[in-house]
Amino acid sequence: MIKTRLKTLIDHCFTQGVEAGFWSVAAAGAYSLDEPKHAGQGDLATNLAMVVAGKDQKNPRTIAAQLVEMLAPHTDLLDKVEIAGPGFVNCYINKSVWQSVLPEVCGQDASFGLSKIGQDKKVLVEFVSANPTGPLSVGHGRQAVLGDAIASLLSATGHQVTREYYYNDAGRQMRVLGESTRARYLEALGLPFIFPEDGYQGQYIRDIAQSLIEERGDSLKDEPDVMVFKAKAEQVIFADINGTLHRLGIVFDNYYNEHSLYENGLVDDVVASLREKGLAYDQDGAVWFKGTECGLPQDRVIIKSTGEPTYRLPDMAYHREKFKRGFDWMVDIFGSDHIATVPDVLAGVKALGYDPTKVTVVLHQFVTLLRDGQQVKMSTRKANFVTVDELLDEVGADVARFFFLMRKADSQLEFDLDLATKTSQENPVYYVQYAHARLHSIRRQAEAKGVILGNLEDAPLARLTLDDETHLLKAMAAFPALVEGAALDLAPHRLVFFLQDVAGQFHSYYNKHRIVSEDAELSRARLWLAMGIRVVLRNGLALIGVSAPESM
RNA sequence: GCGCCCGUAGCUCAGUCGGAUAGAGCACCGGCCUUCUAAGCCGUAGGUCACAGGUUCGAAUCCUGUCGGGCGCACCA
Repeated sequence: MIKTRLKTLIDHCFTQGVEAGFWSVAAAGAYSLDEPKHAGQGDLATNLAMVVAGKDQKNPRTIAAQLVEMLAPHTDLLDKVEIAGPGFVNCYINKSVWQSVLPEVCGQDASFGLSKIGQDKKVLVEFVSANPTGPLSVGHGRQAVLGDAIASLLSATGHQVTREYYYNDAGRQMRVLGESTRARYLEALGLPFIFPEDGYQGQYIRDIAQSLIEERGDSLKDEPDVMVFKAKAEQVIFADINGTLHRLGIVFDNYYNEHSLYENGLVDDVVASLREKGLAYDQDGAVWFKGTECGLPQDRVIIKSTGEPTYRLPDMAYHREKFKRGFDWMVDIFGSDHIATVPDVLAGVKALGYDPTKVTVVLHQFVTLLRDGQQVKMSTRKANFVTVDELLDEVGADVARFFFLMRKADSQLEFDLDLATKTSQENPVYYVQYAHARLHSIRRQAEAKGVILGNLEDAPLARLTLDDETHLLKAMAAFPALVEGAALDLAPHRLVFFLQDVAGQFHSYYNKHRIVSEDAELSRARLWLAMGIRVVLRNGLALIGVSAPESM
């Protein structure tokens, strides 16, 4: 907020400099204003002089001097402006300006950090999208939390967000699921059975078979149609998945069934459209998509010689429906094993006449589970995987969500169960939550001692003069821009790091300085500061879906 | 062989548009509870940013190559 204020002023000075003939317009938009890494380099620094000097072949320090002269009169905002190093212009913001952040933070309260930069753009966030063949694994868990946090961030920044789960209950996988269930059913009845070669081996299939026996006895032992088994398994597993998502605090707005694309003729329609454009052809009894015409290295089969479509075709149809449903931006969250499918689908979207740049794919790397220092191998088919439910039993939703968001999507995530299950001080989740609880406690204590917050308007905020206090005020001021950046870049991990940083600053401040003291005026000022930090921590935690306890 | 991701402290990882002296947590070692929550704080130590070139005022960041790890490369999804 303050940064944008200063940036506007610098932009103004830049234009002024152009008009005065100091430099050309070449550097417009190329320079930046940043927080310096080291103390003694001001609150904010711009590289304008070096960028201008580079473009115009001039001496950066001369440019910097001209800029300083233009900035210096603005004493309402700036205390001091100086030239440093190779030509940085370091700006020292007036302390009263930082103090003025607090009324905004506390005044806006729960809405502090929200913005409208999304301009009500309709965004579809597709995530999880696991077919109902088994419980959600830890990898799905990461994706679920990542997608949900991204959706929250987009909502917070003024986008109209739809959370969607895409699934297919009609394919080969589901048939195998039905056959696996039937085999377990027969097995449990002591009858001869053939377990499918690539069947699902988890205990949950046995449980489903058992409940079928309880409901229907052995009446299905000669049932020729696998559908009964499939339907039962699907129903149970979907309920299980939804239960898991619910425990994680995730609610989808919509479930999109791949099968509906076939029923409505939308898949056939895609083939027809592609043929019309000369981008589909027949060969070897299959229908091919002319990928080579669309920037792909090779053509791809979209309908097999058996008449069944490959995954590419319904994916194209699905994405076309997303466009037709009027979304301005489509965010797909996929595991990195889907890398290969992305270019195909995007090429398809383009071939169908839609703008593929409106689709952003977030690929997240795998989750490695560590237990007792050993990697846990995971596979849905073989039964030795850890489910999200098991994880939640051990660590709870707050820890799971926080841990899943601690890494950027691009990085592989090592989930150390031994660490996460310990509810001890090593756990960063508690560190942040503890700061929030502490702030509440302080307020309670203050009330008990008769220290009244009073009106924000006449709070003696000018008493907040310590460097530690200014740092905290700066962090608060940075929050809205951080949320915007994290949202637009689809990078919720930045929020997690920010929260740890703010919590750390507060813990440190708390240990060094008394908030409630004999000085009633100072106590009031510091109490307002504490309330501001509380607002930021609570709002930040809310965005990543982690609770902000009032006591621990 | 080809494509994508990763390689930063002992370990796990941040580092946004290329900025100044490289950041945190954990682990290790040493301190701090009679006062607002010790699930906390303070301090010490820890680095050839995988390697080699290139681009420029300036590179962990951009480009090329090499090495190492992961994931893909079906008429599976």
